[in-house]
Amino acid sequence: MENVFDIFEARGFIEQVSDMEGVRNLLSRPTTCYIGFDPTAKSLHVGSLLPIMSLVHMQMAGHRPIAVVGGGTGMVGDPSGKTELRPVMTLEQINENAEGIKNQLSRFLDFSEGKAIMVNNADWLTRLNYIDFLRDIGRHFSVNRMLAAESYRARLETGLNFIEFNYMLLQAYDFWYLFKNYDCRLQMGGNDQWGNILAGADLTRRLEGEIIHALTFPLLTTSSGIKMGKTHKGTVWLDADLTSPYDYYQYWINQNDSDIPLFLSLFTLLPLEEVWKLGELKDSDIRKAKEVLAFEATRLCHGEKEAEAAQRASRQLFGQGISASSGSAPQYEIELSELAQGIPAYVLFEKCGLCKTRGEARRLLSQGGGYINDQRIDEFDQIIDLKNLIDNALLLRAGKKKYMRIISA
RNA sequence: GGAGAGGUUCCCGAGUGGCCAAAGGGAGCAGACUGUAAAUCUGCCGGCUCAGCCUUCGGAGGUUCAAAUCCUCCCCUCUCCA
Repeated sequence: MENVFDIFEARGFIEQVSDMEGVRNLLSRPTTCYIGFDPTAKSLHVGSLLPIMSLVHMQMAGHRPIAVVGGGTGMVGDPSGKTELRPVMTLEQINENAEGIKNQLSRFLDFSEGKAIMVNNADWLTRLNYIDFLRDIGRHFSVNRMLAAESYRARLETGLNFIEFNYMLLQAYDFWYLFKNYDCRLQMGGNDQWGNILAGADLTRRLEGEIIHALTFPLLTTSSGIKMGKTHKGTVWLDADLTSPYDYYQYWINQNDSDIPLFLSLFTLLPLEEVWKLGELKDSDIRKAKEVLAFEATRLCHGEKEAEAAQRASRQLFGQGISASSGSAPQYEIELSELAQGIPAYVLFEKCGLCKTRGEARRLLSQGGGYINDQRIDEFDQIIDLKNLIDNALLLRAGKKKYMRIISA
């Protein structure tokens, strides 16, 4: 079987590695690796997709991935790459989030028969005794070295308190703990985790005299320099209740041209030859590649059926046959009686969620960004009533891409 | 503990008694152009029952006809000293 390391390299997963040959060698036999996920929300989002995909590749290559939910570290808060102290979460929140994340990862990884493992670091971190920890673990850390770490640099300017400064020790302890208990010899993570991962490898070397490894992924930003996974609607979640499969599909199809080849390689499992072929497409043909990306990404996250439905809806809405009866555009139900009375357009836009406030709806419509059944709405307070219904439904559109199907009930 | 600096609308950052819903930039939204792309140009960008009204400038009080701007107390952050 091909070495996953080569797959990672070819597909663009690697930013830094502690020891190229060492890691390649390690991965030539079944091994155990881990990635930590912060329980900051009850769902993971697109920003965590790269690590998730790396675990998927690991598992396919016969390695054993460990997903660590940071229930313990979440109580401390990682300062890496952040400019400000993160709000402290309650234990309940963290546990609830950890549960959600667990479920989500199960969609990507097979946790049966120990083929992948999920653990919560709260299980061991919360049991630590302060004095013991200082004596056994703390002694191995050089503050001088920690201060030099890139991950603390930004915070040194704005301020860093002790609990955050400790984060590195805890994550290092995790790595050592997983090495001890699961023979885990590789930790992966975003490049902002580099320092934390190395700290764990270092600790393990001092404690056990064993060399274990670090591998980091590039921190993705879109070509326009914005963090992955954020849009006008906020975060793009992996949870279908938070971000519908349709919106998820649209998120991918709207990516910049220049990001498509890389994204195909990172976020789909298509063979590289196919990725390259799609990456060759130029100009408007790139849309084909975008469709593949969107479909594959949606399929991985939400399953084949949902992906097909999302694709169908997308094609319908953006293809020729736009009609109020079309497929799975987001829907909003309205009382027949309410509609019968007539409702000003801007009120309806706000009501159905297409706009956050009436003021926003008013603005949108005044600027000519609102459509009903594909006809531009000229007056923001144009009355919408039963006569606008086509087959008992009507289709609103905000701007070019956001649709809402209103059905009367 | 002492001495300074500072907390402004999503973010950065101006403003230091009325002309301030608050400059400028970024992000975001819309329109034009396109390919459901990028870049560019134009407009918008606190809320509402929208030519008017309401709520914002760390928090609570106070001075004033009038405060983001002045005073008092409190909370928080940074820098230097201990």
